[in-house]
Amino acid sequence: MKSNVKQKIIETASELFQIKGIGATGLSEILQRSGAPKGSLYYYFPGGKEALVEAAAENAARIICEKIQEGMADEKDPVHAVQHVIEGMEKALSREGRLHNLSISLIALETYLSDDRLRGVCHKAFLAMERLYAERMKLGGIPSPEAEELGCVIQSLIEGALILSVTGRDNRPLRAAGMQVAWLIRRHQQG
Amino acid sequence: MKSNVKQKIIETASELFQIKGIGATGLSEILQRSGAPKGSLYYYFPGGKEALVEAAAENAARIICEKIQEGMADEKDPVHAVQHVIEGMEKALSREGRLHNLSISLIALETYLSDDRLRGVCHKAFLAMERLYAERMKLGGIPSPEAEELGCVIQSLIEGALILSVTGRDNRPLRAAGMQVAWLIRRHQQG
DNA sequence: GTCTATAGGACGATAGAC
DNA sequence: GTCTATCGTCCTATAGAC
Repeated sequence: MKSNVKQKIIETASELFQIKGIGATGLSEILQRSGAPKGSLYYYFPGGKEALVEAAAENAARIICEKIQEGMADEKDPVHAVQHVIEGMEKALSREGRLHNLSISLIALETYLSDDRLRGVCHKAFLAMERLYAERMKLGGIPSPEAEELGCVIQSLIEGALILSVTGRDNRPLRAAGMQVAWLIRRHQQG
Repeated sequence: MKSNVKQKIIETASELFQIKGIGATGLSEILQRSGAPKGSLYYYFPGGKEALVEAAAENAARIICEKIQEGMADEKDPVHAVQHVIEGMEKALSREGRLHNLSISLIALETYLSDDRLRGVCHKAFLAMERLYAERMKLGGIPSPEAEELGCVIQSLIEGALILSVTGRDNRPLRAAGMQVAWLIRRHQQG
C-alpha cells in the first residue's frame, strides 16, 4: 500500500499547480496545506519540485480521464456522451469556480517551453483524452479517421471553453461548446 | 509620442509573460532582454509588476485582435476567413514554436483566481476576439444569436487547439480545428 | 530619466540530529 | 521517516546619488 503522506502531498500539489500555477506555488505552501510533515517532501521526491510537478500532472491527468470515462459511460448516443461530460464540468465550475481536476492546460502552458519531460507528460495526457472521445465516436459508428479528428477537436473545444468560462466567471462558453459539438458529431451519424 | 523605452519594456514583458508565464518571469530578465535602463521600470510602472502585467496583457490582446482582423480582411466567405486566421497561427507556430502574440491563455490562467483586475482584462480581450468572429459571421448572413454563439465556439476551439498544438509540437489540432469549423459555419449558410 | 545599492522576504534545496 | 536549521539564490521594491 502506498504511503498516505506521499499521496496527500501529490493531491495537494496537483490542486495548487492546476489552479495557481507551478511558479506561483511554493513547496512550503504544499506542505502546509497538505498537513504533511515538513521534512518528508525531499524524502518522497528526491528529484525536488520538478519530480513533484510530474507526479502531480500525472495524477491530475488520470483523474480527468476517469471523469471523462464516467461521464460518457451511461450514454448511448455519442453526442449525449460528450454533452454529459461537459455538463459535469459546468457543474464543477459553478460549484468551485476553479479548474481543479478539470484541465491541465495551465501546467502544460507553464512547462512546454522549459521542461521537455513535463511537456511530454502533458502531451500524453491530452492524447489520452482525445482518444477517449475518439473511441466513443467509433463506438457510435463513426469511421476511424473521422473519429480521431473529432476526438482532437472535441478536446480542443472543451479545453478552450474551460479557459474562457473561468476567465469570464460564466459558463456560457462551455454551454455553447456543448450545443455546437452536437452538429460536428451528428453530421457523421445520419449522412 | 510615447517613450520608446516604455514600449520596449511592455513588448518584452508581454512576450515573456505569454510564453514563460508571469510567475516564471522576473523583472530583471525583462529589463535585461529589453535593454532598458535598470532604474526605469518603476519610473514607468509605479504600480510594480502588476501594472506591468496589465499593460503587457492589453498590448498582447490588441496585437492578437489586429492579427485576427487582418487574417479575415480579404476573405469573402466566413469559413475561409476563419480558416485563414488559423492558417496564420499554424505558420507562426511552425516558425516559432511558442505562443507569442497568439494567445493570452497562460496569462488568463495565471491570474483569474488571484487578481480580479487582470482577470477582467483577459475576459475583455476574449470577448473582443469572440466579437470579431461573430461580426464576421453576421457579415456572412448568419443571424445574430447564432453568430454570437459561433463566435464564442470559434474562440474556444482556437484557444484549445493552440494549447494542444504547442504541447504536442504538432499543428494537427489547429489543422483539425480549421477543417471542422467549416461545418459549424456552413450549416447556417445554405440551410 | 537613469543609475547603483540594498533592503527584506520567499524560495528551492541540503545537512544532520533523532 | 520525520524534523529543524540553514545556506545560497532569486525576487520585488525602495532609497538616494547624479
